[in-house]
Amino acid sequence: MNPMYRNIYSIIERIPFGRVATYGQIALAGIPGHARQVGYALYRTDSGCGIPWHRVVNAHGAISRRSFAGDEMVQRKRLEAEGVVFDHRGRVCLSRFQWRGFSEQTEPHRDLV
DNA sequence: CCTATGACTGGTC
DNA sequence: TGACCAGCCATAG
Repeated sequence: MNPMYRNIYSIIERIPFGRVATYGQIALAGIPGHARQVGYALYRTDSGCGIPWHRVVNAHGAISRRSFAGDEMVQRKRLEAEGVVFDHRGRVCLSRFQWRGFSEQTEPHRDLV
């Protein structure tokens, strides 16, 4: 596995249970400007690799389209199992669930719900 | 080496 | 709010 992928995966592994992060956010934390590579790196993984890939969503809070449509449901189910709520349009409420611990010292607590 | 491809993003309209 | 567009750049073939 090449260094860039490992870097991306290590960052994704820092996303805590019940929170999500966007591709661009992950890119900023490791390889600025490479949001697409984050998606590409995840594309090269499999669901059993131990990486919390399901906690990564796009900038709209939605689950991005991918080759096998069924995977989108798998991701949504995994997130819901962690307490993440989707709105009627199938998007995560980023203001509540987005992880911001990459850049901030203080870990924001999940308010209300 | 060159081209196509992508689980993306931010700005514009 | 949503659709469209143009950058983005490492991989794979």
